[in-house]
Amino acid sequence: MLDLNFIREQPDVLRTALADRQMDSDVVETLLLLDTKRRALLVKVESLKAQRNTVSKEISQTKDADQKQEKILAMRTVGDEIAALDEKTRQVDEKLTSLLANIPNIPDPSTPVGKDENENVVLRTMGELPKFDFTPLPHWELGPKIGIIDFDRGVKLTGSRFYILNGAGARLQRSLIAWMLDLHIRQGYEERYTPFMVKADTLFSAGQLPKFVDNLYHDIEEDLWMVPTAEVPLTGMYRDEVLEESTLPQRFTAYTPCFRREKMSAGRDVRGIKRGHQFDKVEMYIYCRPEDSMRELEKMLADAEETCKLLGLPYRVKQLCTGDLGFNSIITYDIEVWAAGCDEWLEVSSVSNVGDFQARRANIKYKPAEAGKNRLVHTLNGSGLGMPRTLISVLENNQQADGSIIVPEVLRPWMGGVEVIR
RNA sequence: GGAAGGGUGGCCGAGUGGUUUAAGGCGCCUGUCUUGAAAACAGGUUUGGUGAAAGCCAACGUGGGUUCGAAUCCCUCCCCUUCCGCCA
Repeated sequence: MLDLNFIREQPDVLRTALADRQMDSDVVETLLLLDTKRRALLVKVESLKAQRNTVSKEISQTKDADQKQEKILAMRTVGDEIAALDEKTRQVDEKLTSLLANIPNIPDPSTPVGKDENENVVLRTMGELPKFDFTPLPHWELGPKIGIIDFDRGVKLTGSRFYILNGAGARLQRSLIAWMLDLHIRQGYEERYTPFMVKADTLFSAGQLPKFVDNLYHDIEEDLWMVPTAEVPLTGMYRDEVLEESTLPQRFTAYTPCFRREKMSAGRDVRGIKRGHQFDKVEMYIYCRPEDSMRELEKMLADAEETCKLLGLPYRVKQLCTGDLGFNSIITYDIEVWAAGCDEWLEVSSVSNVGDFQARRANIKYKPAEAGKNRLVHTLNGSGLGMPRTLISVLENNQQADGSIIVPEVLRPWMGGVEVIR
């Protein structure tokens, strides 16, 4: 959420931001109008309340019964006025808040302006693409061939976009998760195991609600929501808290499954395990001071890149343009790994600085070491990495002519020493 | 799922309709004193909104209600503790 004071003082910055994001900026006018209206109402109702408080005190001290009655009657009228104005203010407030809740963050000046994903900028490409003396299979052929992916029974259990990993396939994914968590711990993150179901408030804090309600699974009976990413509980964790400056930055890593309805992506990536309604992810998350967030962003990106490097996966880093930038984000880097069988680059990580956007929604502040007002923290999130796609890349890039798969060296301790999956 | 008790400032804790604009204590900050520290004493010590400012308004788990006036009375929901039941 953006600061209303900021919008009031610099509406043009927001107008430009919305235009850069290929969005309509008319909403700014409505916002400013409602803001003016709200403040006028507040001035009026608060002076009435002040009057009521004063007279109420007088009433308690008035001995004369007639005078007392007179004042009570007068305040009854004032009370009605207050109730009416309070209701009006509440309505304006509600409109204002719901508009504000749907306004995206302002892109950082370093984010390139662009219309859509085609104008994202490739910053660097790292590693050699693997060479084969046979045609490498895509994982949806390779997996069933050696019996580690079972699409048919996944569909039988739940429906389309669900699958079962068998034996070494399941173990390989679990190894990836365990290895990544341990790697991030070495990189300075602390592990968290969080709930996979959260309240609506928690999703609002992370910027998922109200805008992305269509992408979420919701248990109506208990009013609990399945997390679409660990970023959600990792943001909500500190909701309404004030942190000590000396404890910042705080860096966390967490494994969670992620649940997404993918309604907006119906028909995309339907082959294989690239886009499921349920997938596993290891997440990185940082709370820091505003002045440190860009430096932390570079660290997080480097940590995600190291994950690819150690697995031996060729990857490239893209900076998202304004037209493709996520709702919460001011600057985002995507990491894509090469998948030799699919013959394409797969997004496995998205590393973002969201500034104080989530902190304002979640009300997360820190107390400056030097005296002064509490300030909003900055938060950053990044995948480190997203699971099925990392698994795809490992499987496809390391396949041999007979379909067997060479296990990356770093994973072997978690694979019980297995070097080749057959 | 059932029963009982509870939820007040950074923490402990008083408060059952009007000098409570939340007592008192602890902690913390500043000052005095001191070579320094401790102790003592004095002052300060939540957040948000609004206003040029003085100030004003709001918040005692949540949301409603009653009243001239609610931490206090009524209703709703949430959470915590203890006991019972069930359970990986």
